[in-house]
Amino acid sequence: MKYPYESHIPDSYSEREGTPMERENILYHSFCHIPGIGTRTEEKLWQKGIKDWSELLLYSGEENNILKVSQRHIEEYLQKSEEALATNNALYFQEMLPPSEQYRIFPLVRDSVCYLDIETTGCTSSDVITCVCLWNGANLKSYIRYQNLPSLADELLEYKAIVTYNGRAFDIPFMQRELQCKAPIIHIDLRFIMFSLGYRGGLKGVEKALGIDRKNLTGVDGYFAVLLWKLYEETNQESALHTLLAYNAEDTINLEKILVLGYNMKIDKLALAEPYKMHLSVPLTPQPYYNADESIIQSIKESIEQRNQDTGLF
DNA sequence: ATTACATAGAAAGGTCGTCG
DNA sequence: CGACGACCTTTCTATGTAAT
Repeated sequence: MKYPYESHIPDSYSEREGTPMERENILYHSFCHIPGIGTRTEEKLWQKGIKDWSELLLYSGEENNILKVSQRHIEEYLQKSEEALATNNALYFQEMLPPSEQYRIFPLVRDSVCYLDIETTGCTSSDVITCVCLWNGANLKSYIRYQNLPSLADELLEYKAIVTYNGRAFDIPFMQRELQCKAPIIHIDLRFIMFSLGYRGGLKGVEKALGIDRKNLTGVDGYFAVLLWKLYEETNQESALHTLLAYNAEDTINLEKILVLGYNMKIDKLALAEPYKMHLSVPLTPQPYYNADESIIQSIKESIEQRNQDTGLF
């Protein structure tokens, strides 16, 4: 079995009758966004059977040796939380939650999220963006340098949130520098979620560990993307551009799958009672949007190998 | 090279229970 | 009551990592 959750049928929000939708949200069972409560205290509370905000408020009035903050304090922050949840204010929770727990806002923004990945000419600040891919779970769009790249800035504003891999440090600074992009402030960076689950080795390492197969694009990486763009600029071969776009699209589409798998794994690890740990459904893989050219991939692989030999490893 | 963040460990500050 | 350790959270530092 490739994906651990592929066969899992999730509880849908509508399956439970008579319960307001927000009560089904993991955030309603979260406490570590309250100042003075960290993930350890939250875990203890769950182990004690305190499983949601209303129960925490009651418990904070009782004699206890878990909470170090007053009931007044809990009440104040729970009131703010109730308001934020009722208005779908994901930003509030993003700011209050410790970074490694920010995946909990995903259900709040999933209806308007875009997965984003950029390719550039390199990693320094003098390098430029070559192409960007946006995937929203249903449609995919590529933005290409010298073509439609500038329109990205406006089109991004249609989304509540973005999802990236290491975007906080890489994609976003590039876009701000080059496109004066006002990206949505709600940003789920998968790198830290997957890191906290023990997944290392970058996006490719995560994909490999999760059994996500890249088929003919196996072995193609970010440096490869630099060379593909260079080849396209020098020769104007459409097939080189399309190979780059295929790689960029593959990365971007995989972000959604990784977020859902990561979300489910994080939820599984919580000390919260089982009925409140609701999984999300794993998205299906769409048909490929671009053709990757085998012969181009092969010849670039050979030239990389040649260069490695020339520079003499060891 | 650049950038932002995680982690770990240390130190500070708070609170609780326990003991004399 | 005060003193103490245990425990937690927060803050600070440094070191590491991942993106192309």
